[in-house]
Amino acid sequence: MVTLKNIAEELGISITTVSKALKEYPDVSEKTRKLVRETAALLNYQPNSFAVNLRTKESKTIGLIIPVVVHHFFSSVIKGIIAQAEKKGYLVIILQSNESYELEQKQIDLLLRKRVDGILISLANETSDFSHLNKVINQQTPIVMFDKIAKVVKCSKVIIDDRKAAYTATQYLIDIGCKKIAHFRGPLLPQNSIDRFLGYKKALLDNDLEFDVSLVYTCECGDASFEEGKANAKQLLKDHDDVDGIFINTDLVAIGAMKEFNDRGVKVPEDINIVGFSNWFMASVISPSLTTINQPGLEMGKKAFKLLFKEIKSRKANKLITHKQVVLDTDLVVRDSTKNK
Amino acid sequence: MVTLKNIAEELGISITTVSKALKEYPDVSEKTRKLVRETAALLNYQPNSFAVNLRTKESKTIGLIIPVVVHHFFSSVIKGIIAQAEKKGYLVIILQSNESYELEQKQIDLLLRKRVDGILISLANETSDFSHLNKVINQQTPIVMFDKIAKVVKCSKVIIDDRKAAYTATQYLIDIGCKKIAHFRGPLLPQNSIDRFLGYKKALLDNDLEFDVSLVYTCECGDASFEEGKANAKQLLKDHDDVDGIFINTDLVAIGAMKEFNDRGVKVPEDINIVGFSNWFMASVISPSLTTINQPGLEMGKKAFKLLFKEIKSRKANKLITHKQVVLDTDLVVRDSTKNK
DNA sequence: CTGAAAGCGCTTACAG
DNA sequence: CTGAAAGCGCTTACAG
Repeated sequence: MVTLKNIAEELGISITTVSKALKEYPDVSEKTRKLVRETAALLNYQPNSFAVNLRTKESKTIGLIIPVVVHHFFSSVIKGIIAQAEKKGYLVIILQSNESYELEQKQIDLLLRKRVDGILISLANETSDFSHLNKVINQQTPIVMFDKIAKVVKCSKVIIDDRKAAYTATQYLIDIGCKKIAHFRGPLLPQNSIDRFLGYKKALLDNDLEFDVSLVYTCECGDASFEEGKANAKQLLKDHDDVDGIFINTDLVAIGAMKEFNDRGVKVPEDINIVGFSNWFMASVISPSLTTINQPGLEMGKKAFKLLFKEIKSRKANKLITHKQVVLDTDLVVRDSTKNK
Repeated sequence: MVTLKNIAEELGISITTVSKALKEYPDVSEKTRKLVRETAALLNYQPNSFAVNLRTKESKTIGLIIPVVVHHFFSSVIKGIIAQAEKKGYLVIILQSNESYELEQKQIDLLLRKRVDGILISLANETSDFSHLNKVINQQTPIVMFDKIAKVVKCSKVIIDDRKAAYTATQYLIDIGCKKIAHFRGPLLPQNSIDRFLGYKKALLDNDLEFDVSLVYTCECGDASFEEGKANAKQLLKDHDDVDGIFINTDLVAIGAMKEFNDRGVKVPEDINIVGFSNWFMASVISPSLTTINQPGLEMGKKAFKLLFKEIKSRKANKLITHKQVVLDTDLVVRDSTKNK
């Protein structure tokens, strides 16, 4: 591998001058600069990033911890993050927490030991203790949370207004004439499951509809799956066969539920109206296509990186870091799984 | 940040001894070793990875270049790679080529400049020149290709037998009674599009069915999309309304085609039998569910990392690197988009 | 405009 | 068993 030393020896000048010439320092003569550049190109010189990292104490690399990779929404976020990072000359190390708190902790430690310039994270469903995140903050590594966040942790966040979106979805079911609306919520812990549930509840109450806890189905298994949708739908038919609308926490679960209804001769939307959440690509291609809340994954990824980038810059300049919370817009996409009565 | 120097000063011993004690060198007294370890723990010492990288000339980081992230098969591969890498203490930098040759080249350079320990890559559809890959090989950085490979490049590869899988799919259509079978192939360049096409053709010929070029629809747009499936299906109905079976290069395209047929009152499987390729999750939940070839993404990712890991080890030990080509098994998953006549 | 020197924080061959 | 020293390949404050 070619080093500065090689170029210096080749030209009979000092390493210092070579370094300065390549970095466009003003105090190098045009002649020397040109000579150095030509020689560097000739020898195909590439700066040793390990040495640069050690000197500059930065690696132009960030870490990303995400609960699941094979997932329409999250993979869209990943795409947004790496696209934006590349623009700014940053690389992204990706880690999957598998919705496990233990793994998430280990991965945070791993990234800190790697001395990444910053961390982006969406929390595992299991995570209810945040000391690992506070550790990151205490040692001044910039961190931005997105989608699945912890409200009490003091850092920048990019989210959607889950409560409002859920309210919109539920209100829509009411507007088209549903009288008894169930809710399949996600696992207990994550903030967005809670918020979506609260939005659902509030819409009912604001419309003088009874809120009945037995109409709320919680995900026992910890992850929102197709199977869970089927199981919940089956149980719902047993418990309440007069339900005429369901607001479901995630498209995948909604698709499972629709499958179960279809298998049992329950018609969507004629017998039951269904609204999902996230607008997975799949939602537009199944039959009936799924009415859902569009959640802007790509945009969320881009925004999260932008915030992180600003904090990295601020920290480098020893400026005060101010935390921001960005709320992205969602919208209701009406398709064929719902129908005005 | 705590350094070896801090620990040494704290204990009044040399940096050398501290380093050796922490690295379990045998020539350090048990007493010193213990003392050093305790102090390191107390001060929460973390080795500076930048310095370690510079000294050891390795970063325990690999690069991954993938055409698309938001994609069921590729995201499964990513999951397999990062899971396996984590087990061996490696981190993964992920880059998306967007099916662009130009980007792919830049990203290879980026990774080489970063001095990653190895590279995993699945080629962009556009890529037909391989000098960037040979550059990697020439400078002795281990590289393993998976799924979308270049046969002529000398390195390890993990693939499926696309030709055989396509043959199986086509033979199955013939077996259930199809007389006129079309093929929606992918873009022109990638090896697996070519191989799937060849498998289709061979199955026809082996069964004494006529091979008709006009029954093969090529993807003009460069990426295999839902829209492409719709467009091809539309064109097919115009050109050949007597086709009774289609073997389609990718599930997503197949789903687009099914949508178009459904919209136009053409029944699947009654009027046309359809076999897809890849076994996206979506294939199992749409109606009718899609008969397809299962392509083991997770396993492919794991295997690709394992091969790369071996080469990294070999290279470090200055051993000869032998390239391997691993062919993973595929199987036909029969669902409701096909039916025995 | 040029360069000697210090230093980033490690690892390791070598001397004692 | 311990430690001084060299060196990985850069960057940059400082002297001339």
